[in-house]
Amino acid sequence: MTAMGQQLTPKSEATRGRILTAALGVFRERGFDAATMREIAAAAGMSLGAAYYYFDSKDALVMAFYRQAQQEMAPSIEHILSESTNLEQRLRGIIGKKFEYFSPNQALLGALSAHIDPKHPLSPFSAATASIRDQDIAFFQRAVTDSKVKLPPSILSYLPRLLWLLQMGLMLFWVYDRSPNRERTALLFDKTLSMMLLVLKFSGVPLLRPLYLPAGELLKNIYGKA
Amino acid sequence: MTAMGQQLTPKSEATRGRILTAALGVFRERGFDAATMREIAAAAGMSLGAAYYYFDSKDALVMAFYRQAQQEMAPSIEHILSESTNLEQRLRGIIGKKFEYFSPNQALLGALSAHIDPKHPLSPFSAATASIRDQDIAFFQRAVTDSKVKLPPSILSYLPRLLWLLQMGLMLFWVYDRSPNRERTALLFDKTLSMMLLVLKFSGVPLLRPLYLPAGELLKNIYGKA
DNA sequence: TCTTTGTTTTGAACGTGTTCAAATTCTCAA
DNA sequence: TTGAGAATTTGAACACGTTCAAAACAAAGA
Repeated sequence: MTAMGQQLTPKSEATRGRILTAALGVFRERGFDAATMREIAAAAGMSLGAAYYYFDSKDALVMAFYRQAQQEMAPSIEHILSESTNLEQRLRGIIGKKFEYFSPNQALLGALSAHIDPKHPLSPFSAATASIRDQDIAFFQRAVTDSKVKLPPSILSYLPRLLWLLQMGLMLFWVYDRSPNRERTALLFDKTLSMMLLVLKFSGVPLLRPLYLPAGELLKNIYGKA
Repeated sequence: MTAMGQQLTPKSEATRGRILTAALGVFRERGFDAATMREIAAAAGMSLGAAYYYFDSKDALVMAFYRQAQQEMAPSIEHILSESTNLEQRLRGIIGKKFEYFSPNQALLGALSAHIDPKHPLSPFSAATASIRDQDIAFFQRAVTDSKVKLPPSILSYLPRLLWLLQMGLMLFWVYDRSPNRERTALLFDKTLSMMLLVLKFSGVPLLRPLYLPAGELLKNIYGKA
């Protein structure tokens, strides 16, 4: 009757933590797919069923990791936001932090990025990940708000979501980047960000009006009115 | 020892076709995930093992469908290319054709689009789908070649691949579009294409030089020198 | 202490995709 | 026609994620 069904007593919370830790270890060593629930349960020193008492599914373990990651990174991101109001520095800081944090857990992030289907729980676009996603977008919202970006209002309101999308694209590239020291991701990160900021600068140029007017409509179509 | 291990005799080819047809039927009725190999084998009037004699895996059935789709659409696309040298008309024709063809098979295309991991066979970016992908990109190559697009050479060589990417994005949106009559996809299709062509028009403007120079480098980084 | 009620733990069982050795059917040269 | 070799077909078996009824344990009121 558990798996987040009621209050966590200290003891049950500890057991839950034990399983999660064991799972992350097994995932790191053998990858998400190769790791079996029986293996994880054994590593945590308990039976298969017990693991399922605390986590509804194998995917739920990854979700727990994702949630934990979000929690643990929050203070660092707060700090980055407080250090500068410059949009570029903020974005480089926030996204760089993600890379740093997830570095030892590439395999796990792979499991999260493998699915694009919004109906799959582990998809970054799923309902199951919505709260994490919203929280993350809120950081980009704040990164934008009190920085001095000029942008047509029809686009400005979507900027945080677009930045989040850019971040996800970069992390996707990063997950599958096999270049030495992941230098290709570093280059991609650097160049896309500069280009993006350049585009924002250009957004006032009247010549480009016929471009960002339909862009606004496009975004409204994809994301809805808000 | 089969599943494409040697020559197909007419009989074995027929059996293979029978299984594929049965599979597509079951997929359409129950969706890819809910459909079981036992069900498919039964629908084809044979045992489980026989199905695996002709298809290495459940995924292989989707691959076969994908390959067949590519084959069956080729003449139509040839025809579209021969009808006009106008890039916009060609692109609308080609991509529109895809939508038309896949319309009754949304579930199957969903199985193809669900994975982004290039290591997953069914990913549009996997090695397993490479030949289909290349063939498809070749169509965009031809759509571009003898149309009068002016573009910096550092970007032009990547244009077919970018157009293919745009197509995949549109199809992804389409697969998960639940709006009545998929009108949101229609709108997205229309607007992104016009905007894209507008961007191509603008690419000669000197003001935008600082934008498409790094863009070229970016593409080289992502795709390699060629 | 004993009983009752709720929580945690167990391992067997299910349905899945996939593999495989064995049984069957087919082909075609002698 | 026959028999050896190959192609096809079969269904049992495997490992997996997941479910579940029952067993073990804990808490706490009588």
